[in-house]
Amino acid sequence: MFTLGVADSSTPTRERIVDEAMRLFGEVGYKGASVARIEAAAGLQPGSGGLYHHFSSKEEVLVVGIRRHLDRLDALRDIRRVIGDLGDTRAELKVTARYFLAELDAQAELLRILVSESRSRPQLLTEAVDKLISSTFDSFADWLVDTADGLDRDRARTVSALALGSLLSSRLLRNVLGVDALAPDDESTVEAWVDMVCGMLPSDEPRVNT
Amino acid sequence: MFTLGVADSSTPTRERIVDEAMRLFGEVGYKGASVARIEAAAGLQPGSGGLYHHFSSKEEVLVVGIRRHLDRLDALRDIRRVIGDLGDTRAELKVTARYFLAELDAQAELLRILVSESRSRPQLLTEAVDKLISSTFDSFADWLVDTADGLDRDRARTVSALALGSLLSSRLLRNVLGVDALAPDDESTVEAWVDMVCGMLPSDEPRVNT
Amino acid sequence: MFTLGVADSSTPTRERIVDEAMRLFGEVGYKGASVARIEAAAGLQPGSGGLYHHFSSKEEVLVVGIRRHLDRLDALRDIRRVIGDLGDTRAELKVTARYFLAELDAQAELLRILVSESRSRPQLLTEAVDKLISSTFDSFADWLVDTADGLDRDRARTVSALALGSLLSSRLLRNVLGVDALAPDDESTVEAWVDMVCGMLPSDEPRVNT
Amino acid sequence: MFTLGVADSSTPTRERIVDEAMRLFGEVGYKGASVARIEAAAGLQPGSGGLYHHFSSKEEVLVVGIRRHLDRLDALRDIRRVIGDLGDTRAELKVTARYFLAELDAQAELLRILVSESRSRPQLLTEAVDKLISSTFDSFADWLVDTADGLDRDRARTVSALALGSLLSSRLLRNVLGVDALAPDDESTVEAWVDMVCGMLPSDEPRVNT
DNA sequence: AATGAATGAGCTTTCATTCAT
DNA sequence: GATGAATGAAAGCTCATTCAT
Repeated sequence: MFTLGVADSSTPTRERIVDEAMRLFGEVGYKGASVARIEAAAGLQPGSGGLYHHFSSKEEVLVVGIRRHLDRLDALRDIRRVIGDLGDTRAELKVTARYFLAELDAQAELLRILVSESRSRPQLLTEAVDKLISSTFDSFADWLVDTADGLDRDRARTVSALALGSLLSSRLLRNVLGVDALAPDDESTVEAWVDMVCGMLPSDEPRVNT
Repeated sequence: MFTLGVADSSTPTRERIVDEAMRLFGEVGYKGASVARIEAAAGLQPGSGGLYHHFSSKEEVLVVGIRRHLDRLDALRDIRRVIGDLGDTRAELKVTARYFLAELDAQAELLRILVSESRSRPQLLTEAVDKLISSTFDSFADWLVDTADGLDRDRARTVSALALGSLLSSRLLRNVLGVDALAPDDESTVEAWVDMVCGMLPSDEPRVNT
Repeated sequence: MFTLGVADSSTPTRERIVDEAMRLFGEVGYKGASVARIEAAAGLQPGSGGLYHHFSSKEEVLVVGIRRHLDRLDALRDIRRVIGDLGDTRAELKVTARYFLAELDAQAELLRILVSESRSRPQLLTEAVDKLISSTFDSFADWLVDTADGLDRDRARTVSALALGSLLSSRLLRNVLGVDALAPDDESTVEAWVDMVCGMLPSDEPRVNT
Repeated sequence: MFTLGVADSSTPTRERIVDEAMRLFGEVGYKGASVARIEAAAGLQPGSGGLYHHFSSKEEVLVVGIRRHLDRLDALRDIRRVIGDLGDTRAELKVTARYFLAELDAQAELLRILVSESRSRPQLLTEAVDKLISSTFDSFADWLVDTADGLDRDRARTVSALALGSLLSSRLLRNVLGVDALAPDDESTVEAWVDMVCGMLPSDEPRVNT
């Protein structure tokens, strides 16, 4: 019989299950995605329990799926590697903003799942949030301390939280809540954001508001 | 027989049902809060269907609960009334920040519900998000245009989204995702935020970063 | 407050309950007519249990309603009183047919209920069927024996069952199953029926088929 | 574990469900036959929802069951094929009567269900009644027109309705209402019925009543 | 007499999971 | 590895009935 599902039957079943499950978890929530529906999306017979040949429970699929997302996020943990050293603060900030937004977009599915399931599965969140959020905020705070003379650690953390938070919220609103068009386009947002962060640095250079 | 529920039995049952339901929806999500559990929390016999003497469906409880929250939010729609005219931009911003954070805290429950149920009940969100988010962002953008000479409307919307977004994300992280302590305390955050916003205004006055 | 229900509020509540209940039982069946719906139809607050001030249970309403219908049927028990003695067999049969059809129409509601609930409440049927059906059939058989010389009792019972049965089925089909227009109009049916019954009598006129 | 249900566990579950469901629908009505009870009768664990692996709803079981009954009735649609051509009117009528009674007995279960559910599910009845009743009546009327010279179509329909109706009502009373023994035995009934129908035909032999 | 509120039992349906094949 | 069938538990909801007011 032919596999009529959307899933590519060349990838191993286990992978297809995780992929489709995570997609469904993002779309309709963990509770809303029944095992039968996941099976159907993965090209298995719905309700046949085929999922249990690959995972011991529905929850395990979620855990494996989240872990897989997180593995791809390890690079983000040290945002400084991304920023690099361009010798120009504004250029470095621009790269940072674009990269952070791109990452949030790439992880939109994960974000949706984390947000939906945060309350019912708090233990799942610890590692995820740490990799996705906390460490990024810390890392950016470190960069701030190094870049801006005289910025103390606490102030840097506050600035980091406000700065990255403003980008995060734009993506949470758009990708999670579905609220659109609160700001014009990404490039304007990045420009304004760079201005904003520069304005918070106790810089010695003359600042320009555009 | 004694009423063993946590709810205050002096308030009418209908109110207790909405209160407890909204609390549970925020804690464990709409699907996670079974009618039986809501009834128990409201001091009714769980599973007896007592909820249906006051509401025609579980969904109606959610709708009524959300509407009740929204009714209290009407004042927030025009944030400018709150800002008032203190004659001092920094002071006005400080008030704005504190008020916005306080509102987000007061509506933490609503936020949690909106975020959890956004995908399964998009129609419910339209009004809510508009009152809670969009109109506030717009209103603040208006204030920016009026306050800062030479700030064009698009730029003002971008600044508004970034500025309020940074406050919003701090509350989403704390009240919805449960991520704590990314920034020290509220007062430092407000201070830094005021600096930040001032830094984005094409001001004529000399600005001071503290 | 005004009573908006269809029921005439001048008749005593108890009567209104029986009336509306029987109407609903006929329309949607015993199980389909909830106590709340009966109350609403009777001008009481639905779900308030007002019915129980007049009846000890929903079933009692049915019993009382059926009994009330049956009381009106006592006259039918001796169909011979209706037929009377017109001195003309054909005329007497015509009256019989018209009367029987009219009675079945008048008791359409009762018929519907009896048919719907016959299996779940067999004890209720005994008296009803006896009054409505059996005794009528017997009574007509008696008339046949008296009217037609040489008709033995068994044959008379068979003829009665066939003759009245054909009228009964036309009403069951129309009033209970809702099947319409299997025969043109009532008067043609009556005519044909009189012919039919006359043809079955061992009349003094030459009859052909035995 | 042993299968304790009454149903033969060698027939497929789906068949057993339909069989037992139709039996129960006939006995206690559609509403009276709970899914759990049907499951138990079909040898499944009551309340486990096993029925839903074979049907999407309780209603679907009814529809499938009725359709199955109807499929067996297609032959009856043209009663003339059954009557055939025996060259003898009385003989042909005898066959007709016996066949019609036998069919009504075979479909007693279906009759009970149709009668009980006629009001709540009128759409279900259309096809059923047409196959079981209307077409049979029409078909017999056709035969009457062909057999009896000078019988016009309207009169034939009336006679058909009266004649078959008298047989139908005997079975409705016995198989649906449970009223017994209004007529002695089937053979006497058939004899009398043949007499009756012959008496209504404008035969070439001298007939008296028109 | 009437009502608002409550309740226990039952309803149809969903679903995660198991297991023999 | 995959499937069809089965199951226990729980879901949202309905309803006949009771009772204090």
